[in-house]
Amino acid sequence: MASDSSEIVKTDQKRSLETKKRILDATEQLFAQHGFYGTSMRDIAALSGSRISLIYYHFGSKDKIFQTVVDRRSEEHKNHMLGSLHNAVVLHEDAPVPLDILIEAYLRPCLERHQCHGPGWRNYIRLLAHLASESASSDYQKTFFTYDVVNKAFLNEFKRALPDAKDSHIYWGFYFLQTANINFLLDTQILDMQSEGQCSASDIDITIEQCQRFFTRGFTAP
Amino acid sequence: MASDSSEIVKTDQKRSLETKKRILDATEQLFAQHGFYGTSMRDIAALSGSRISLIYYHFGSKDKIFQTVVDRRSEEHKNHMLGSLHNAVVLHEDAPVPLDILIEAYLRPCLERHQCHGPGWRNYIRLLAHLASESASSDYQKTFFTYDVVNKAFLNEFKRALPDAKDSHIYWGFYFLQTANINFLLDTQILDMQSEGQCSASDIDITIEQCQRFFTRGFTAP
DNA sequence: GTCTATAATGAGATAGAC
DNA sequence: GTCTATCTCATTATAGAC
Repeated sequence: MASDSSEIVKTDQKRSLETKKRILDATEQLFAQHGFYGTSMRDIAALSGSRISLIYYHFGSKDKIFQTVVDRRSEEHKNHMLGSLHNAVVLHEDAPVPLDILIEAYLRPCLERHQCHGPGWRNYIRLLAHLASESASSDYQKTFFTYDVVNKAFLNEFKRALPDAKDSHIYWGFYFLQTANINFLLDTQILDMQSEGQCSASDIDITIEQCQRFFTRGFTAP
Repeated sequence: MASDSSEIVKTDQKRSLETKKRILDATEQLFAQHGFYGTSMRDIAALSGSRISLIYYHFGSKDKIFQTVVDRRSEEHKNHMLGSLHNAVVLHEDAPVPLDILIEAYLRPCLERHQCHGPGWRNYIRLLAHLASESASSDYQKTFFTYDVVNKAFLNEFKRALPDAKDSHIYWGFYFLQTANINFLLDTQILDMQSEGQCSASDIDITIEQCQRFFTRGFTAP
């Protein structure tokens, strides 16, 4: 009897987890495509193949499911980026990391998660980029603060790589790098359209190469 | 009689125009702050001090009022940017315009409209920047194509300024400049926060100076 | 041109059966 | 944990009086 009951619980828990995952995946996709206000609980229910009441049972409210979607992958992505930086640092035995390596260490984890880890990650990264583009007055932006530690770590390495540069120049340079990165992750197609197909930010290696070429020069400007 | 009637018409037309302007201003502000889906006709009616039915009378639907808001200022802003470029060109007597002048000619009209021409223009520019950040799949992005001619004209001047550079490098460089500009106009505060107040994109002259320093170097990268 | 009133639908959220 | 049914309120949009 005890084992029966516990097995039923296990099955239910498993089913529950699968349901929650389906709901979160659908929410993630819809928020990435249409934003918070452009997505209704009915849309989520339809895409996830469940009922509205079930979503409320599992998550409580629209705000909470949004938070859950954002929080679900943040630790992994954060650690991925910190790991990327760490690898570059240990590879250079604690000497300052060259600028082009630093730029790649910053961009590659984002671009790869965006393009190579399936639709779930792609939607999550696009959602993050969307949040980063909101003005500071938005309530959502506090969500973005999770990645503060990542940016601080990279800023620190940029300072080590450029010991003679003014701090302000490093802040501006890193800011320019981030604005480009955010735009990559939003899939805006600005570059593709203006170059009439000659250039595209959809090839990761080319994108990183162009950033290295352009931004190492910018960072070393007097 | 005839003059009476025509004066009444005039008065009504004037009142109508004022009402329309009040409604458009309110819509512009709300769309810039909360986006299309985050803004309701009720919000617009409340902020403009009119009735919902009046908005429908003047504009027909939410989609149409959005279009009207976007179209209202586009010609003027477009001509302002083209004029800025034209001034730089004639000032150099049709010789290639130096890179830093070109960068300023691109940024200054946007930044000034954003900061110095009142809340209406500020909201409009923020709205544009928001549209530019939407992914290409969005229906709204076609609105942004109005400014294609501006970008083409600037790209052309960049090519003249850098006769030895590959076309692809020019496209990438101009793209990087645009991603920075878009982020300025969105008021994201990323730079202010990461630099802990040491740097800010809210000072136009400093912003242009930093862009000139950084991007002229980037553009001339081999 | 502007108002009141209301239709028609969609939204977020909950109750209670199974 | 999942379902049906429903509540309450906000939403877009229209009809008709003045």
